[in-house]
Amino acid sequence: MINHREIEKKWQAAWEAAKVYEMEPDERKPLLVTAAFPYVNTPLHIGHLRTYCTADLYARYMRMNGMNVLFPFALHASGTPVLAMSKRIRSKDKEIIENLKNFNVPDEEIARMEDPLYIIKFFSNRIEEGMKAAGVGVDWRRKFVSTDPIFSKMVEWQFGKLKELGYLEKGVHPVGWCTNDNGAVGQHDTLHDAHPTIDTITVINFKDQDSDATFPCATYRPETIYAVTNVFINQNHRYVIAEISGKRFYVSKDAAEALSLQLDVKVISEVQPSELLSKKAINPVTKEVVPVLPGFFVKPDFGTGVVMSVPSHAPFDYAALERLSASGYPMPKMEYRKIIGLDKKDAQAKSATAKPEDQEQAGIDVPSLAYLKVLDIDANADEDLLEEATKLIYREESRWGVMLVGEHKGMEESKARELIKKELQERGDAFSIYILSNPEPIYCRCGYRVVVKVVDQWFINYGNANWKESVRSYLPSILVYPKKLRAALESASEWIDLRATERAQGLGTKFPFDKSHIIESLSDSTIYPTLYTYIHILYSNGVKPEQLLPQFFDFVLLGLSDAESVSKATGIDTLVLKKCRESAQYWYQNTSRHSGADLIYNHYIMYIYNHVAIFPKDFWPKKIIVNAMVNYEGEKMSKSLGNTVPFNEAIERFGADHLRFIEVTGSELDTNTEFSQSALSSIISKNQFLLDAVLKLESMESAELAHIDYWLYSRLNSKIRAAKEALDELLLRVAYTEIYYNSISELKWYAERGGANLLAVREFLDKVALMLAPAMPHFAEELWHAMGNTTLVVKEQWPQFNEKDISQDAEEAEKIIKATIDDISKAVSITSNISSNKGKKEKLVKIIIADEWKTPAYNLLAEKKSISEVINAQGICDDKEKLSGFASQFSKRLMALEPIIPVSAAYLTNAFNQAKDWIAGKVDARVEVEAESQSKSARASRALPNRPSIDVVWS
RNA sequence: GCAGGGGUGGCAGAGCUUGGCCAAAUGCGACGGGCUUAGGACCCGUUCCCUUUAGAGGGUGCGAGAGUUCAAAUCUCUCCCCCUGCACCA
Repeated sequence: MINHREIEKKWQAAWEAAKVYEMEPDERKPLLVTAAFPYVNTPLHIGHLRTYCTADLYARYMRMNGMNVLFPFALHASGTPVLAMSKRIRSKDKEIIENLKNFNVPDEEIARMEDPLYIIKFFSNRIEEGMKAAGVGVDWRRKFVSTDPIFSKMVEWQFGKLKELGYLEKGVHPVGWCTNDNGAVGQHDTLHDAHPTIDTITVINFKDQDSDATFPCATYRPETIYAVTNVFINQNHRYVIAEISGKRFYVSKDAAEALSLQLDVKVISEVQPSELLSKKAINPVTKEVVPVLPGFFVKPDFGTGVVMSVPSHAPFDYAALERLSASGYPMPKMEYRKIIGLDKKDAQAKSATAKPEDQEQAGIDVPSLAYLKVLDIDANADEDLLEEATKLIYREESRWGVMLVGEHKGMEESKARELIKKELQERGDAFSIYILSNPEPIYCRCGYRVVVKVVDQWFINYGNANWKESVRSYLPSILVYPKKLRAALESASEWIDLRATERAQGLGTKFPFDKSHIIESLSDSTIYPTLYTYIHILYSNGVKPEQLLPQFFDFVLLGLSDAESVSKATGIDTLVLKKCRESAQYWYQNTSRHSGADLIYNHYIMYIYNHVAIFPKDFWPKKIIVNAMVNYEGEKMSKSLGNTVPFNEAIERFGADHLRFIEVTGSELDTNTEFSQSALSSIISKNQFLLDAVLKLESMESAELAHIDYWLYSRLNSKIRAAKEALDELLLRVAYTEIYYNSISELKWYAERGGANLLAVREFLDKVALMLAPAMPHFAEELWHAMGNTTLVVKEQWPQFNEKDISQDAEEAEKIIKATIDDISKAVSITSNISSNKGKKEKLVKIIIADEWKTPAYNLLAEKKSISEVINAQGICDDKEKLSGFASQFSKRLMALEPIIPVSAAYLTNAFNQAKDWIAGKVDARVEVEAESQSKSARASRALPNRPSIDVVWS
């Protein structure tokens, strides 16, 4: 049995001694491979390992291809989690302490974690140990943490640049807000982790006919303004007159309170609902004067507490009016005007639940009534059902609706909605407010209802047109893997707009323009890969953080000014400055960035934007590589499921190479990998097979090459070519299926076929070991040395394939031989049932190889799909009778014929002759190989190209 | 709702760009056989249904429906469903 830990430690020590991962600029082409740094509040689990080992595989592969590849590593600690964790430890939170104990954190360490800095120290060390145990080839001299002072200096410089460029803006932003805590509320701060979703909603001003006050009607569908019959308020709640930005409005008391967090609201006085009900309001578009009526469903804490009534298209409005009318409320005359129709001609409309033609047939001209009927309810239905009808009509009219009236007659409703909203707002007849659109109210953990507050904020304006355009035009130059991710990246980079960039709490870099706040923890982690290129030079020369003035970064990263003057300003030695600059320029010209799929929509977009904003073009991102997750025994791993496997522990149990290999090459980048015990034992036994194969070399000798040896050489060289093609496209699974799984089955097949040529097997194993090195570095090293090599395999070059060793004849012939075995056994079983053969035991199998001319004849048939054309073709076969006999057998499946790979009949015959004894053993018969033209067998003419005819002769 | 990605055999997962070697690679599982003291190791075969005494034929089939085509898992349209993101969360 292989002792994987022993092997791993042995080679890790050898690599460290040889400093194989400590890279400095040289004459080779550079590549800087970086992976998104991990957060330091927990140990890493085997899910993280996939990203880091994918990056490691890529780094090792490119290194073997002659590049100077640097793979550094750092850690992320900014933001609130570490702070929150130390707080929980201070308050002796049982859950967190239990968690830490599960990660084998000793009690005394847990106690020290009351200090957040200790958490960072502890886990960053754990993570480094884990990465080393996994054999990830990192240049550890360059390690840093995002809370280090040097890091902060860089981020301050970055934000100075963004400000200079005009990309930093002060503005307002709606957030979920708790009036009790007086703070912003995210998903983690709410009861049951409900996510507060903030929507904007349009408020249309209906002026009071008799005063200067206004009824602000909140609506999702401003385009229905053409069908408004009245205004609704809820007479059972309190209303006030409030001054909003200097104008007077009637709003519910609750709404006035909520809106005061968004707008400048001053409550003037309370007003009785009955008074409001006596008023008339003016539709700002149609100028119609409409009454104010009591609406049972109007929620005083939603929007403004005032809504406009559109009975023809809103089931609630319809129901309220019908009920009022039925209750004997004095109703003015009103018309339920249908202003939106479903396009009948459009095939889409057929899918609507309330079909236009059905409505017509039933003589219903009120869509909301039609939708009530669809649900088999009427105006007196439960609110739940009315809600359902509302959703249905909203959805279907938004999708297929067309405006029937107004300026935008004939336009799709969804387009008209935006247009009308914009027009109303421009005329001052409407404004927008923010609301929480969750169906249920959201509560803060403290118990208070969450509301929307508009807060003052610094933003990075990713919506800046010039900036966006630069990104848009550069994006196609970035290589993205997996390729289908490009679409997501493009749409996300179009969509990103204002991004709030400072927070009141957390660890990290102080926001330079408001030192009481810190920089938001994704915004501080966009250009940090540059730091890897020179930070070890700062460390080794004792440069102090306070020496890192903006001039330093201007010089090192942008090439501004000169070393002498920067040295004067900062006190840093000119040689050190020059070295930093050279290092940055060398490494950053070619980068590859790796991460899990979760970072596409945030980190990658900000990463690209910030590089484009700050650096000259040669520093812009070159390559982005994203991997999916890891499942453990069929289940998604997540903290909430509690089934994460810490990787220090996993390496101990499963072996670093085994884990790496399964995670990284077990599936392509875009699919989740399955880590399971069965996959593990399969790898273990296959590795054992390879090591055993090396041992067996001792009993082999070199000999003249036979067909099966040519076959092995050919397979090896095609394999090298195929693997390189796949790896260059990051098709890791394709590549390693070829390198590993296929190689093993080929070696087995080779042995099965009696192959035992020392030269051939040696070369095969040597090159397989080389190609395994990026994926299973420790095992590859072991294999490499077992073969008698004395160099380190991880420093070797990727093998070259030999075009002339790739033999179509050999590979095809072997496939044919394999398939022929099947044909023979079928033929034997069928012929043994023929009555004249009953009782006979001895058999002679004749393998009849088709004449050479049949191959071009067949391929011409496949190409032309015409029998006559082939028969009349010159130079294929002079015996037209034979040719037509051959061609006409394909008449039925002519269309399905595809060209075959030609194998010379001579080679095939020779290969079969060499395989004859082996075949005889397999099928328990005497075997003869003969050419079709020489054969006297009645079945001879049935030989097909690449498919010999089989004649079983019983005696 | 918006944006992006998907839906393939018992399962996982290729194929879809460039329609036809596709009843659909590969792996796992299951079944039968071999090798073995034994086996979770290895080797061979079978694994949608029907017919077939020579390498075959027919049917059904790739979320649902419609269309284009001599021909559709693959192209077009519609619908349904799933995953991810939607920003104070790293």
